[in-house]
Amino acid sequence: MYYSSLAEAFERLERISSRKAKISLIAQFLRQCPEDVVDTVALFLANQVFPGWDPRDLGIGSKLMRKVIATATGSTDSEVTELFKRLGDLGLTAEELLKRRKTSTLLDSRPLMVGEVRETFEKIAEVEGEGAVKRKMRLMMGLLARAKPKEARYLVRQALSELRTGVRESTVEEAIAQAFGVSRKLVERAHMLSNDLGLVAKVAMTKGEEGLREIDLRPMRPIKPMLAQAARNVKEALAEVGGKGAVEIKLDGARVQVHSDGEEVRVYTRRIEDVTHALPDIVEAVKDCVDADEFILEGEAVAINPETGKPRPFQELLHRIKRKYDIEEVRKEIPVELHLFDCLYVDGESLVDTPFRERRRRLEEIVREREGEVMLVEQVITDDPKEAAEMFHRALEMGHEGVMVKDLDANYTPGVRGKKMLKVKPVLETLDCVVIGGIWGKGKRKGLIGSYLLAVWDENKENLLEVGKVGTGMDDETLERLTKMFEDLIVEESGREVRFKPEVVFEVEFEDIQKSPKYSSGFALRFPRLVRVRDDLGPEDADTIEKVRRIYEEVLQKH
DNA sequence: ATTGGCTGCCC
DNA sequence: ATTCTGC
DNA sequence: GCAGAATGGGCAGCCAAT
Repeated sequence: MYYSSLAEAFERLERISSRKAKISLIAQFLRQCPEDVVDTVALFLANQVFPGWDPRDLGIGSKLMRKVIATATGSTDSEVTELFKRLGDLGLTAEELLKRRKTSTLLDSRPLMVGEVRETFEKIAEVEGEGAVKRKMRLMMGLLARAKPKEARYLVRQALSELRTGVRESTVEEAIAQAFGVSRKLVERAHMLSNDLGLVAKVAMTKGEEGLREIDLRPMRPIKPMLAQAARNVKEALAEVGGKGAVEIKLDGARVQVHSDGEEVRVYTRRIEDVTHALPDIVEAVKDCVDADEFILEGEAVAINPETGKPRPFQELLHRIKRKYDIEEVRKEIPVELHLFDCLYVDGESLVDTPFRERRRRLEEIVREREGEVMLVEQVITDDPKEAAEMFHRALEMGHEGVMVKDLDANYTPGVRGKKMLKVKPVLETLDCVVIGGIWGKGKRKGLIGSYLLAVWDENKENLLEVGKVGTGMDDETLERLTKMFEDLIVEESGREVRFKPEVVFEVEFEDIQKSPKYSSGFALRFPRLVRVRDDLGPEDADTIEKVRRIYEEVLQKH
């Protein structure tokens, strides 16, 4: 199949806004797709380069891509950056520069095939060692050399996983069902269990429902975790799950899935990265403490201070989670505990369709807790909002993030963010920050300032100290208004970055304050969002570093 | 041998 | 992670 | 309410530059 056909489809999808129309277009496209590339095409349409279970990635980000585009089109770095700022999209930038490319540039006129693109992406993902960056660039440039401008737009976007067609996995799932006349539920199920949309498309095409039914859960094949939805408070959360539910402490760690096939234990993260080697403490403990051969368990890996038993800041867990070297040394300083909360598979039996109540029971049955190593997440089953609220407050006092509220009758739905699992977190104080800079946005934020650099005053209110950036919490109208407002305050501009005269104050909400190696205050806000623009305040009224420090100390008490 | 930019992935 | 928006 | 697309901080690893 010609890549140009796919590019054509991408472009149509980009123009259509109706989801139904997108689905039928994709369905039609998949139906006429040759069998040998239908898997690749399905993946590509869903803005993926490799299946969900495949840990490979291209290792090309926006900076490298700019160089690739510059070299491939004979442009300068600043031309590319300038055009990117204006178009808000590196794909469009490549397309535009290719159109302008002098005809004298050497062109390879063989048309690009979808299969070749896939193979080249594989090669890009696999190069490593000295000269790897150059080789990645050369491979990507090879694709662009053969691409027509429109193809270049999508090759670049695909490589960056920024397709911007308004299509992702679940849209493609529906399209697969429609294309091959199979049930949507079966497609969803096959996808969630195989974590391979390409495989699902191919099986649906070649073997139909019968084939899809054969795809099943098995150890060592990690699946996407079920996701929680935010609730405002425990009372609302409890009501959402039908008045009665399981209330569990929400720990600030990394979500892990622990698999065993009877011989080996492996640990996977939420994005299906294999972190077995980084967490030998978990592997050893699980081998000792779980009375089953084959299993898939889920829990939170948390860094604990061995002296106080209190949870440590999330940043410390990051020292452990993807470490490849000096693991034993760091392990002593920052031990990791596993707190289990779900059980998806035990000795040949899949539990994804079993209610949570029963899954928890099975978990309790097979796990022998060992203090400081493997524990079950603390759980209270209640229909009393007061009891739930007590649990919430106790969790906060202990230095945890909040609570999860779970529907006891719910089955396990991988990759779905729904009402079967709700998270409740407290809202911290807000901070009034002076806006001192910004960054031009991309995609749907092209031509707008997409995020704003924030600062607070030092003790003497003389100097402004950076505390982070904010790029969410503003609606489209505010975004427009702010850009217009700040355009008059620009004092300096380089690339996509802008500096403003310090005049405007943002009230910003956040979950936490962390030590920062990057910002001049030495602190940074975690999960900042704009609450409102303080039109009523002048820059001199903004908060000072003392307030930041005070909040940081308060949080620190708990660790 | 060390530093620093970039990338991807934890949240 | 949080948030907003079109369907 | 779902699905998609904007956007946040910080860490380790990798590779290139010094």
